[in-house]
Amino acid sequence: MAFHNVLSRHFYERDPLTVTKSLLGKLIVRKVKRGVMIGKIVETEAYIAPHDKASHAYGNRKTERTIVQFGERGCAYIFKVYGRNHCFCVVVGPKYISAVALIRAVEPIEGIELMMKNRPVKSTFDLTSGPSKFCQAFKITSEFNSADLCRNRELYIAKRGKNREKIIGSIRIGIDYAEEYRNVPWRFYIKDNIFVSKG
DNA sequence: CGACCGATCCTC
DNA sequence: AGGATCGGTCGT
Repeated sequence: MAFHNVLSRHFYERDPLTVTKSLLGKLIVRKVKRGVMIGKIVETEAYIAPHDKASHAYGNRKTERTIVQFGERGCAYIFKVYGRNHCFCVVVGPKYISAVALIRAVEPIEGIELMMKNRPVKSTFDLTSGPSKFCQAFKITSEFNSADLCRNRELYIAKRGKNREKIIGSIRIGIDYAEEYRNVPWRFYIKDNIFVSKG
């Protein structure tokens, strides 16, 4: 997937939920020395500050970790959970709010051998079917935190043909503490795609 | 500076 | 169903 197909700043600067949904079917491209890995995004979630209690930037909380969410749209927000697992988000929405789209799962398209090397598993169904599984397979770590996905050549998101698959909205995973935001349908996935996380 | 806990994954 | 595992965050 050539770099000229990369998603523009304008794409990310629209309404956060629209962007989070629109990312489904797009291609994540990860170039490494040994080759290229490409995955089709099949599952996403939106986190929208300041009101969303599941957002790290809830109440417009600005810390060293969350500061990226207040910057340029289209930049990567990468954080660690449970000490070892990385999660990959993109900063989205209009500039006056801080919101991100979390990439929860992708379908392996190209460079499956490279992914398998980074994350040795028996079945390809287990390769990228979760936010941290996908980061492991694609070698996405904190080194890319704040990277501009509109300019970076080693990690970017590109468009492809029209998406005709059906999109399902549901509640987000792993945020039971979010009180009244616990049940908002801000998780989106491609219907019947086997690479969607089991949650 | 100590305590708490998590936008997950893996192995029972 | 439960443990791993460690840095971000916040209260003292």
